[in-house]
Amino acid sequence: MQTVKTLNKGEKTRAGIVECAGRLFYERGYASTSFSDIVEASGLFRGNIYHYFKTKDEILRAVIDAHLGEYREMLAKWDAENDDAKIRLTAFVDMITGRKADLLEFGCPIGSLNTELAKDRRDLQQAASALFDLFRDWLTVCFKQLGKGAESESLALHLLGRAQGVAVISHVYRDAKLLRHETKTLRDWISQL
Amino acid sequence: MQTVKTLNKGEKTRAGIVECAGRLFYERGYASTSFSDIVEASGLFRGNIYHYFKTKDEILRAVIDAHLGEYREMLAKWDAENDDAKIRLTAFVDMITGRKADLLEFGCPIGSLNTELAKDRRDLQQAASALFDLFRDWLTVCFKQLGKGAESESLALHLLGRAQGVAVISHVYRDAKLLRHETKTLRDWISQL
DNA sequence: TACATAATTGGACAATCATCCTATTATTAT
DNA sequence: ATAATAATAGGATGATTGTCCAATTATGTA
Repeated sequence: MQTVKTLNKGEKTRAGIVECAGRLFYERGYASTSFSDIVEASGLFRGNIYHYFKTKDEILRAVIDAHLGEYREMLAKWDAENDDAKIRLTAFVDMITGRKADLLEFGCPIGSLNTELAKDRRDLQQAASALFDLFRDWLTVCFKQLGKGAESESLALHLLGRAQGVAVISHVYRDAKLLRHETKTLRDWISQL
Repeated sequence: MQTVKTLNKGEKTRAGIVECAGRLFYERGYASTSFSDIVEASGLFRGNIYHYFKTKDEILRAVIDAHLGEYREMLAKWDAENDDAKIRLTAFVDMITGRKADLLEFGCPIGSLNTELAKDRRDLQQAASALFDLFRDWLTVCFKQLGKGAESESLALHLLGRAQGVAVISHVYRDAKLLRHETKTLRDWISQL
């Protein structure tokens, strides 16, 4: 049963809106991205977009869902590729260096979104925090596999926080060397667990 | 020569605007705070505010300057109170737990501002990054005093990043226990330097 | 006290915002 | 092929945005 790529016209348009809006939200922030920005960037008409989404908030929710799907797929791939938990944790850190350019210019796509929404859109932030949950739970499993038992979730949140710190500080200073140095520190921390 | 508290009427109004706007920018974010919000919260008239500041951006710059002054004062006090660099580093971490309530609800006042501005207001972010510079330089002196030599700035940025990570993750989950646990980890890291 | 400057008042401004509406045209299932 | 539904087109809406301005009142100095 091959349902993939059986997108009819409407579904393709919808996916295009989500992708387009997702990029804008990441690069400019949610509040600073206007509906007109999405209209312009997508090449569609206002009415057409409103046929798929009743509000701008609804677009963001679709964007979050799409990212959830992508990240789930990525984590599943990492799980399939490596049994060793330490190597899987290293893959997590390698993701940071792998997305270096975007991280330096726009910050962490998950962290910056949550930080923005937590200020005055707590309803939306709740949806966005699912992205953090996804990584937290996956990291927890890794630490459990390393025999960390009850403190596994705590370690997962610690690593998540460390990654956020690296992202924020590298982003603020737009400093690639700093990002490389800090990720090396993270890899060292993992290797001596 | 006691110039403190020799604020005439206009200077008091100006300071009131800065304080009011600063609180709003922190609690709601810069983009999400409208000029009307500042008008309403300050109890002044639009025109009066524009008598002191030509643009909303200019208000933010004044807010940043005010914060720079406050933090400089705080760091000078820490320097005066303790010769031991380790104790001074601990004071830095204690600041996090001391501002727990605000950190959990609104995030780090420096980090969240920089993160927001870095997206699409790089001109303003450059001004806001001076707040990071202030702490980075002060921390660097602490590490130098601990004999860390050339890697002192690197360690300062590391600690700054760790603090940001703690702030982001605690803010996202609004988890006081997590904040306490992570700051303890930071204190342990300092004590075994 | 008188005069110059500073501060306040309160409304007006065009631009942009998210959202909604009615036609018209494509697509899909029968 | 046809009827029902989905998708597209494009303008209109009122609310909110940041900024500006002229008139009035208060303040500080000579």
